[in-house]
Amino acid sequence: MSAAEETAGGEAAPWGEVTPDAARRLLVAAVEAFAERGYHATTTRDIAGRAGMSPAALYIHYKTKEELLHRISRIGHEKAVDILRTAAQTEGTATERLAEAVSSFVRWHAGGRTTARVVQYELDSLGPDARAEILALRRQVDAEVRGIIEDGVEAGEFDVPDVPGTTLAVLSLCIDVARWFNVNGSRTPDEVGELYADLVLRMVGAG
Amino acid sequence: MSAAEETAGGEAAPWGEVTPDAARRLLVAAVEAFAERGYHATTTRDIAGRAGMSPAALYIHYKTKEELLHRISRIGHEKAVDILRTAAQTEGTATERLAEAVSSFVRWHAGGRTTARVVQYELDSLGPDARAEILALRRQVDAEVRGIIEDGVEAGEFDVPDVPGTTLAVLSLCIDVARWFNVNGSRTPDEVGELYADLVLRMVGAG
DNA sequence: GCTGCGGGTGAGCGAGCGCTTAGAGTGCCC
DNA sequence: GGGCACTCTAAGCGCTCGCTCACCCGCAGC
Repeated sequence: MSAAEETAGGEAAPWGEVTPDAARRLLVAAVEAFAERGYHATTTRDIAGRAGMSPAALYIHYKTKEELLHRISRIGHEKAVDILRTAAQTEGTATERLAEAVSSFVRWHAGGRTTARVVQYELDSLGPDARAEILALRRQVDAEVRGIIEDGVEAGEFDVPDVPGTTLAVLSLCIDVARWFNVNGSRTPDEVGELYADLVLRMVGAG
Repeated sequence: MSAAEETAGGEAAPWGEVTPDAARRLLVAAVEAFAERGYHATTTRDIAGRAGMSPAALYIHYKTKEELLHRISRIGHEKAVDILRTAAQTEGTATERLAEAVSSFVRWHAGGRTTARVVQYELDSLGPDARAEILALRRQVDAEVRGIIEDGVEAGEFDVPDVPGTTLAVLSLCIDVARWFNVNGSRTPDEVGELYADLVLRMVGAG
């Protein structure tokens, strides 16, 4: 819903909407710390230290440590929905749209692995209310991918016996990239995106 | 209770090798607690309580909380290697062996989701030495699957442009089952195993 | 120059953590 | 029956956690 401030490289700074500056620095520090050590193993002192502030400064901008995780998770999931929705709504065949959805979603998980890790693996650390809100966003993610696959089946482009199961598998494959992707490894996010788009097209039996 | 280990259902009690009885009860309690809340969010008091013992009893059988995780992780990884090695060494075409490897590996992740979660997602909570040991087992897991895929390519059964990348994707798909399974209660481990075996055969271009 | 105010700090609170210690209960060999 | 080894507990140590509080600083309005 916000104006596009997107750069070409793109995914390094999706936190532009967070103000004021100190609140953003704390949030970025929290993302790094949560991704490295996990939510429960991260201390508020560590977060504040990474942001160059005292532990008490955190509580001027956020009520609790959990609110930080909630904010990160919501912004991240909104970005994920945005990526898939954009791909789903472009012009082209279902095959082209699915390839674009998978490759851009994978690029996001690989390139922004720090953020993606927190978004995908720290859901259980949220309280019930926050978790329910995030789960609603996840259902939107699922619906976008399922929509493309259904389009492909209707158009006769895909051969998919089990649409919900295949949707689950496609998303699972993309999400797990955040777990194993290594910045120092031999593959770039672009290469993984391309490989995965090809594998997914095979999974749906696209010609 | 005696040493009657493996039941027909099989995956509920792979902890028969852990003795004495109290040590096994503590370990099973730790698996449940780690899977539910994560390693860092689990307290030694919680583990001991689930096993019906006092907090101090834990330290008679294990030196530290981390040793519990280490033991769980090693036994779980050994089981994973065992499952894949068994599938890889059966008689049959590469297609049959890959299908068997994927379906049994997925069945283990889905049915023993509690254990699999700890094994797959708490690796970073281990210290450097323990992590190094576990990573060696993971390389064996990778090698088993890659071996089957290479066999299939050589035999002309598979069409795989990128063997290491496809191996990674196949394992990633199976492992991520531990994250999402039972959130959607409508599938049995057997059904997911069958679905995934089919999807993987499509990924490798099997006939 | 004084005041009000939003963003910041140093010190520290109560709680809960991983882990230890002193000692009790139980079975076994002599 | 006495000594010993093993298992387990009640109590609690030292520490670090998330979070709070009393106070400070730079700056805009008057």
